[in-house]
Formats: sequence, structure tokens, C-alpha cells
Amino acid sequence: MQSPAALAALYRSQGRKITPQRQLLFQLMHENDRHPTAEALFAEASAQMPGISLRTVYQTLNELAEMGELQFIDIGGGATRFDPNLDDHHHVVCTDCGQIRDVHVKGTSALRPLDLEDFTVSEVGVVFQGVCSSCEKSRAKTGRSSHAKSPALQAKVSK
Amino acid sequence: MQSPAALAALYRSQGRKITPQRQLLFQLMHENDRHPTAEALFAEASAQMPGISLRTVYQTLNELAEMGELQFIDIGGGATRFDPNLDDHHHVVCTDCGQIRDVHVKGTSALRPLDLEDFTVSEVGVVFQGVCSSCEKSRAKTGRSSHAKSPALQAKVSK
DNA sequence: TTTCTTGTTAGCACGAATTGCAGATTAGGA
DNA sequence: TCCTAATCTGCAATTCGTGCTAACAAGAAA
Repeated sequence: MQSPAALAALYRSQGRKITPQRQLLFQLMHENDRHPTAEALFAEASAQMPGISLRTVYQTLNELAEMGELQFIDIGGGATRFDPNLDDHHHVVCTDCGQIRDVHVKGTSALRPLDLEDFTVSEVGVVFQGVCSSCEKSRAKTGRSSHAKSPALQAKVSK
Repeated sequence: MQSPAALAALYRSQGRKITPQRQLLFQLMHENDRHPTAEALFAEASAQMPGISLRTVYQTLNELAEMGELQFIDIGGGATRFDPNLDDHHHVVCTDCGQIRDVHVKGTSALRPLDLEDFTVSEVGVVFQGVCSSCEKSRAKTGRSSHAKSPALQAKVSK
């Protein structure tokens, strides 16, 4: 997404107001590559602005998404995550710890859906699942998957 | 997933019991390509077996997933959907009506994540987003997206 | 066929994530 | 400075899914 200053301008141009809450959230999301959940962002925001409401965080994230400044990512595991990266990129998910990482992918334009008539494709998303190196290590020790946050994530994330 | 009869055998071999509820659900899921939510499956099941519990539907779906007989798909839009198709396939989502369709995809093995060190990839998932022909038609009439079930789906599904 | 053990089911309470609502507050133009 | 529409907060409500438990029923054994 754009810089906090650019966003402020964009907001003004749409008749929206620039509040301290929004400014803080613009900052926290700008170039944030951690794909936070609303809850996580709320925690960060609360540290700097005690009293800010979770409701406001959701509201602002939804606005930004509507304006095309960020996208939702939903890879299972409960909460929706937010991604301010507007590049043409894809995601990598660690099935152990749930961490999501951005990746650029070569070869997406060569993907060909077979027998897909009556459908106009506008977007292609690729998700790689696997295990990150730090989880790999802890696995080696315990002999098995160790970090698994929840049964739900486990199941949802595995094929 | 396997045929109801094969599943019954598999269940028995694991010391699990074959109940009428399970048999019905095996039937309803077998070769079901509608990617139903638990709620939707519950509705179908209720029609044939009034009194069956939603809890039982969830339980059975989870069992089947644990046994590798079906997979969860989570593409945003609220509820988890279930897919009994065990082929190596991917999904197409209509951003208007939310319908999910299976597709086989050529070229997935040529996908190359760039700069992805410290990560062992085990699965690749591809999701195509776009508009199905029936939504295309209703769009033409109303001049805009028409079916949009909910703002949430709208937002989540679009990039 | 009857019995008995153990897995299952139904139903409800609970928890997490997210949105709806309404009254209090404030940004920012006049 | 004033005024109004936009915004924020806090809470209730909703949706999706799971934990728990008493009643129940497969299916092996007698």
C-alpha cells in the first residue's frame, strides 16, 4: 500500500477525515510484511495508543481493502490476515508455525486450467505449503511436528 | 474419497462403527463436487434424516479429513468447505456468486518461487478467481456485479 | 438371542472472529 | 469559533466451529 502521507491525501480527496487512529494504522501497516491479523494489529496499535478500539482497526482495514490498498488473505487457521503488499506476488505458508511469507513466483503465466469453459479468469493465486527452517530444526529435535498451534490449523493447512 | 462401501470397510478396520448417520454422510459426500459447507451438508442430511445433528456432521467431516478422505478448502467467505476429490486438482472461484469449481491445471510443476531459501515446499495450491458465465450474464443486464452475496465475500475474494 | 463394552450421537454451552448499532466525539470547512 | 458530517468506542449480536456429557446403539462375545 502507499505511504501514510499518500494515503492521507487519498483519504482527503475522498472526503474522508484524517484521524490519529487512522494515521497510526497507516504507519503500522505500511511496508508491514508480517501479514498480521486484525487482533495482532490491534495489539501493536494499543501499545502506542491505549484505548484505540478493535472495532476501529477492523473498520480501517476494511476501508483500505475497499480502496484497493491492501488485500485480505485467507489461508485457513481462523483469522483473516492483511497484506499491504500490492506487488504481483504469492504466499508461502509454514504448516507448523503458521507463518506466512511473500514470494515472487516465476511461471504463473504458463499455468493453464484444463476444460475451463464458461469462466473468465481475472486473478491467479498460488500458495506454497511446507515447513520453514526454524520449524524444521525443532522437528528434528522432538522427532515430530512440534509447533503445531492448533488442530484446526494442522488439518486446514494440510492436503 | 472412496465409495461408501469402501469407507465402511475402512472404518471397521479401524475399530470405528458404522452408524446410519455416517452412512448417509458418506453417500452425500461421495462424488459431491459442490464443495459444500458443513451447514449445507447438514441441510441435505436433515432432509433425509430429520434429527441428525450438525455436531455429527462436523465430527464426521473431521474424521474423514483426518483419514485423508477429503480436504478442507478455505478460500475466504466465512465457512470452510469440504472437497472429497482426491485428484491432484485446483480450484476456480466465482467472485460474484462464490461458487467453487474443480480444475486440473497444467504447468504447476514449472512454478518457481524466487528467493525462497530456508523453506521446504511440500504442496502447491492454485486458485483462479473470476466470473462464471451465469454471473457474467446477470452482470450484463444490471450493468454491474449483481449476485454479490455479501460485502465480506466481495472484499475477501477480490484482490 | 441376550449381554456388555465402547464408540457415537444429540444438544447445548462456549469461544473466536467479525459486524451492527447508537451515542459521544472530533476533524475540518465555513 | 461554529457546525455538521464523519468517525470512534463499547457492547450486543451473529456466524462458524468445538468441548462436554448423558443417553444411545453398534457389534463382539457368551
